[in-house]
Amino acid sequence: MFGIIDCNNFYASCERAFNPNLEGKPIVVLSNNDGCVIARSNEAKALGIEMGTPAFQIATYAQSQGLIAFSSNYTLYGDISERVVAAIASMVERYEVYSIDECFVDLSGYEKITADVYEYAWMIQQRIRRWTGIPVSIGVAPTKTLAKVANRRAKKNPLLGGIVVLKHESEIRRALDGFDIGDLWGIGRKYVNKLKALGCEDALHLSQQREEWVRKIMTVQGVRLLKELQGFSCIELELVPDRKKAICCAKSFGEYTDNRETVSEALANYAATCAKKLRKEGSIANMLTVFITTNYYSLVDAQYSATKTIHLDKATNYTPDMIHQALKALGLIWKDGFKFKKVGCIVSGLQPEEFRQAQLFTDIDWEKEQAAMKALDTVNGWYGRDKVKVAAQGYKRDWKMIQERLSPCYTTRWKDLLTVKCK
DNA sequence: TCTGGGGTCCTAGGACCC
DNA sequence: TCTGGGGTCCTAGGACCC
Repeated sequence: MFGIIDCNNFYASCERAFNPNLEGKPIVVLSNNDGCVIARSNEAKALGIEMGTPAFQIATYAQSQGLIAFSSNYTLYGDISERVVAAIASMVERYEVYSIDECFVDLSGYEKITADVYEYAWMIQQRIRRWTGIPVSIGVAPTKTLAKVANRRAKKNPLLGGIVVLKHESEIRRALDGFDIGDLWGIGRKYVNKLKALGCEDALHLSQQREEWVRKIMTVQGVRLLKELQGFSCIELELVPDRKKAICCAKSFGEYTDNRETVSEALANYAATCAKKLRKEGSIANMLTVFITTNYYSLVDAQYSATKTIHLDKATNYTPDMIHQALKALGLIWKDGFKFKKVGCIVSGLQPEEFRQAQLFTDIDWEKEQAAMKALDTVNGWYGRDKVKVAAQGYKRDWKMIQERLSPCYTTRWKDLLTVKCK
């Protein structure tokens, strides 16, 4: 049996866990630059606030509805996520961290502890709540896809206590009957349109289609989905996370800009971040892509966006090289006179650093570079991010994002630790 | 009339996920 | 005025190899 453990309204719940005053109140967490809503408490959902709603559209809700908004605090959410995983790992042997707020678990063998898999799921749920303050929903079923279906039911119906087990064929059938195909794992908007146009209305109906029919519309991934809905597990638990195949760092500017210096400085920082993430993965990149874009929502500004990929002479994760190449790529696509909204850097063609192709004449550089990067990462690890950096990364940060409602880093910064008063 | 068989690598585009 | 960021997988087509 597969279980999927999904944190309820995760970012909103993280904010709440450290600020009990927020209990029962409508809260939302905003995207970078405080742009749009990316998480909502149940109370905020009840106000009709949709995922992705632009922040300015709900600006008056603070006054009229008592809505409280937060800038996103990924340092906090990342740390809480790790704690949730630690709680899970203390209770199951095999698990797969699927996203920042979801974890698949293998629940086979629960019989040794409890008579009933529901009860075991309940124990996991309680422990996570007690250890982290985060409420979770758990769906259990014979396949990952069905576990997702079960989880959705658990979330939809508060009376179920946040846990749904789909074990017998009749239970699965009942769950799929009337289940919107758009809510299935692996079916997005395009497929919903296609399938509905062909008369496929709910998940039960889809699960009864012929394999060839599904393959024609949704290729082989659709066939896997079909099998999973029928109870044949096709998507295994991935216990060891794969090495990343690409790493991307890109952000919108707090204030749109036509200034090349500002854009270059931002890009240098994103390239440096890519290099740092590469080193953390133990990988090197063979290609680097830079893209810039204006604000495509604007009806009045002139629009321009461009992408440039550079194949590197030698695969690397050396920050100065990365920045140098990124700025070179930017130079090839830069155009004056446009108000840019976003710049970004993607490194791809990644390979493990240990399989690096040595250079015939200049290979001595590699060891020097790695030593320098090790020193850089160590110093910054001790004294804080970017304490030591490349000059091109600048210090003005004119391009920084807007985060007006940022909560403290309760668990990762000494001065942000909560003080508890005892009476 | 008839013109082999079996592969790899790369890229762009489309779909999806959280 | 104001609309996020970071990923994965699959397919088709072109270019190339022996």
